[in-house]
Amino acid sequence: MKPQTIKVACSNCNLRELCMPLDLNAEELRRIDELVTTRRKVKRGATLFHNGEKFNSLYAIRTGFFKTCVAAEDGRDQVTGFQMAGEVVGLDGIVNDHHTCNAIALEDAEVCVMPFERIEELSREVNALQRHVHKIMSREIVREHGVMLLLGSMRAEERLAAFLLNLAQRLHARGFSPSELVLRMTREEIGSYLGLKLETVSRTFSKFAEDGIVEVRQRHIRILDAPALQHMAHPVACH
Amino acid sequence: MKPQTIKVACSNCNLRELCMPLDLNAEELRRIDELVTTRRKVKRGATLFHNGEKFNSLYAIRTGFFKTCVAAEDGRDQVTGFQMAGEVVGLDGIVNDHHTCNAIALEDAEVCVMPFERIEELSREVNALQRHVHKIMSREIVREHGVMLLLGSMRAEERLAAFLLNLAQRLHARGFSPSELVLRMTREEIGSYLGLKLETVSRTFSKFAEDGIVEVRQRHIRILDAPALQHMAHPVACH
DNA sequence: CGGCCATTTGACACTAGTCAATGTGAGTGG
DNA sequence: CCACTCACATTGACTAGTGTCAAATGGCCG
Repeated sequence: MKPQTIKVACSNCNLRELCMPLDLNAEELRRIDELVTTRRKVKRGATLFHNGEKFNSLYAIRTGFFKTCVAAEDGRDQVTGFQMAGEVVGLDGIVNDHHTCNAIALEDAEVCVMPFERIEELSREVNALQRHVHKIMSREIVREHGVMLLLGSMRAEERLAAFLLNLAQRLHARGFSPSELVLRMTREEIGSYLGLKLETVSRTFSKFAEDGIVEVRQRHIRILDAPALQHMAHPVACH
Repeated sequence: MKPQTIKVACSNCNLRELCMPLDLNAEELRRIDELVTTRRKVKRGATLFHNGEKFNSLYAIRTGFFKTCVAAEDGRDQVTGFQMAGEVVGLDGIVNDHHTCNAIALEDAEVCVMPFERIEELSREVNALQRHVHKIMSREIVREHGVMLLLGSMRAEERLAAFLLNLAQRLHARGFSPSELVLRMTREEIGSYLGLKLETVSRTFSKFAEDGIVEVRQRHIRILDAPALQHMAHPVACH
């Protein structure tokens, strides 16, 4: 067992290909290592940052699972995303120097803290980092376009199918089974993300199970018929 | 009348405070002027860029009005935003070097073409520009969070009220009346943006009119009771 | 002036929401 | 180790809000 004192650096982090640019030379790699000033553990249920908090850093998720949510004045809130290892949260804070959403750990988690000042400084000198930062933000914009499409024009079954496929695909990219997953969030949180009530989420799961498309045991999901799920998510794909 | 040959530069563009950073010295201003290589006119109904097209530039809108929309495989499409003078479109293209949505002019328009390579180059040297680019992208992310809240948890009346208030506020910031506006988009486009069918949009307009909250004459809208609209958009604000 | 597209309005259908009761597991403390 | 508790999940019955389909109206452009 490795001694605890080894500082895990980006340069030898096994998530590097997920959260950092790939085409770096040795010198650039060394400098990237300086991006992460500290790491921070976040207990399940605790907030990484919250609405109104001063923005200082972006956070790269090392382990664990987060949700981000925005709140309306009247108390309703909307989950805007679920984030897992290798993904970056905190981008919402840049524009007004204050965060506009809450990031809450859905399981014990650890994040790399990257002061934004330092990111900007370094990305002036390392072109690959500059490009990378731009891509991360653009990717988030494109992801949100997809969510808007989902919320604006899909029905409950389609939404849940798309959600499961997306989750499975991201987990698969991280080395997990492409067909078996454990949900880290409640039905209510899924519903909030998908613009549905928790009862509807539950019913839709049950329907998928009846149809033999997925197996549902609480939060343990096994995708039995991925093509059928695909088809649910994009219903009228045939012409 | 000024001669046509005068090249309008960012440095003396009346939209500067909308689309460019403010705190620039003379030298930086001169360099920013080099960002815009050309201007491009887009006729009403024409596309500025479309899904799948190679990404090269961001576009700052000088005049006119655009919609951006993403398309699902099955033909459905979702309007992801309406953009007006001083706003920037094209950010979706950065992540994959190809655009993932269509930008279509809703009235004759003119845009400033800003090659992204040049933006990146210059923002390495002009800190204010770097910061500005980051803010523009972050602002778009935050805007989309708001749309997700709207699509995920608001009812038809609330959505339309929020939409009208947002449009009015943006137009007001551009020197137009805060209470009188001309919609540049159809009911169907509004519906697509708000996740509603065009009939629902129409009915909701009619209801607002009956209630004396707005006056609706085709696409001419006059807001008669802004507080009431505010209240519609944030229904349970009282405790 | 005519044709066309956008809009409005009505009647009805259906999806998802609401409210309520019941079931299930994970974790806790006796 | 077991019973208890609590949060989460499931299911049913009913309802409200939008969608769907269809018809009529109104403006605008050629």
